[in-house]
Amino acid sequence: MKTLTRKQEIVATASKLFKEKGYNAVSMRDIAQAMGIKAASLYNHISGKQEILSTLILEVAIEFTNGMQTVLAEESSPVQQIERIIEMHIDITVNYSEGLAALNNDWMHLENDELRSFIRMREDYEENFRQIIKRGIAAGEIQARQPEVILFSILSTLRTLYLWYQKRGKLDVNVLKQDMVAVFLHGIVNKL
Amino acid sequence: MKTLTRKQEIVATASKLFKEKGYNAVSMRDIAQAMGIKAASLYNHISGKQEILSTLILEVAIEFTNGMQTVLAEESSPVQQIERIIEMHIDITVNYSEGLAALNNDWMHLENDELRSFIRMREDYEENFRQIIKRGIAAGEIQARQPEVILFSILSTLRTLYLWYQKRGKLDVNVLKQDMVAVFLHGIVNKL
DNA sequence: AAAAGTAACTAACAATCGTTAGTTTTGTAA
DNA sequence: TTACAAAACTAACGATTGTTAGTTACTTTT
Repeated sequence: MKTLTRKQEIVATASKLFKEKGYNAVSMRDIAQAMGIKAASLYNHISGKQEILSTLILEVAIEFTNGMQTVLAEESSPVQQIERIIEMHIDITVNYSEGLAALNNDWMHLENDELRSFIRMREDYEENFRQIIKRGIAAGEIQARQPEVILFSILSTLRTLYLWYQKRGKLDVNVLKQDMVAVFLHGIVNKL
Repeated sequence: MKTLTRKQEIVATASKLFKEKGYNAVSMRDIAQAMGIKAASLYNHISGKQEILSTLILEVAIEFTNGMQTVLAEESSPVQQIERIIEMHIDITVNYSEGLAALNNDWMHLENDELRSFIRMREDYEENFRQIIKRGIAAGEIQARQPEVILFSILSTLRTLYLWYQKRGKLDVNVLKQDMVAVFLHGIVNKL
């Protein structure tokens, strides 16, 4: 276990508070108190509240972007790629569950370049996913429904997984991956 | 079109702002300005910012609770009930898209009785849904996976539908219902 | 015409916000 | 032991927050 820098400790502490109450409802004094220091002391390690948020969000966003590139580079079939994306999402969720809350709920409080950069990464990610689905439909591997509905169903489930994973935390990660892939690929109805 | 009371206008205006920036990032002065009046004037119609939030959220929460009761009362098969729940969710999303943002993202800023009451309604709703799934599995209608995974997959998709519905708003509601039911019941993979 | 009610206004409040300046303590290296 | 840097502290700033008090203008009811 690598020892964290003080900045990393601040970001980690803040992310837990952001997850519970949201970026705007957490004050610098709240963050400082959770670390047992005063608010002004935080500024020895970070430039401001904004930096905490952007560090947190962009770290996770880059993780997703890299994950998608890895999956695309494998050049397997569309259905296999979707399987891999689901598994990747679950892995990232387990490792970055606090950051995911900020990424989902507080990204709009980013500013300027960081906001633009985040939106860009998100759009690219969705577009890559959409293309995989469209290739699957064109190849006859995937049912010919609205690609947008398929994309949205899978993605919104994966994006809010962080809310459930710890609440029902007893679920084994591999069972989760297995069942979630099965639900989306084959549905829930028992075939005769 | 029924004419709105002034309080309803305030809640409607606020809900649009809450959707974009979140409860805590919207000030009473923001809400007032959006209505072309001063912040203090809002207090002629509402008791405070909290009342705006709780009015907004509880209205939609009751809608869901009633919808679930209607579906349960029909006593159709578990799979048919799940179909109906998906359709109900889509209908509510179309009619209350701003309120849904607050319900999903800002419910934790409710206080006291209203917070407790909301959590209770949400737990009951999830438990009812979970029981339907379990009955479906017991009856052999639904595949024997972790009920929690099935519940979560469907519910998180439905809960974040409000984010997508207007962005890709060109989608017909009936096509949406049809494709979304198909995705969850039968999956996305083409069977041979 | 008088009275009551509705809904806006101005002005200000105490509290809290993110942040800065300047100072003191703490730990490490020479 | 001295010197230096890291990281904490106190105190305060200007801005903004939700809210209250008191007042004014317009409309409806008596």
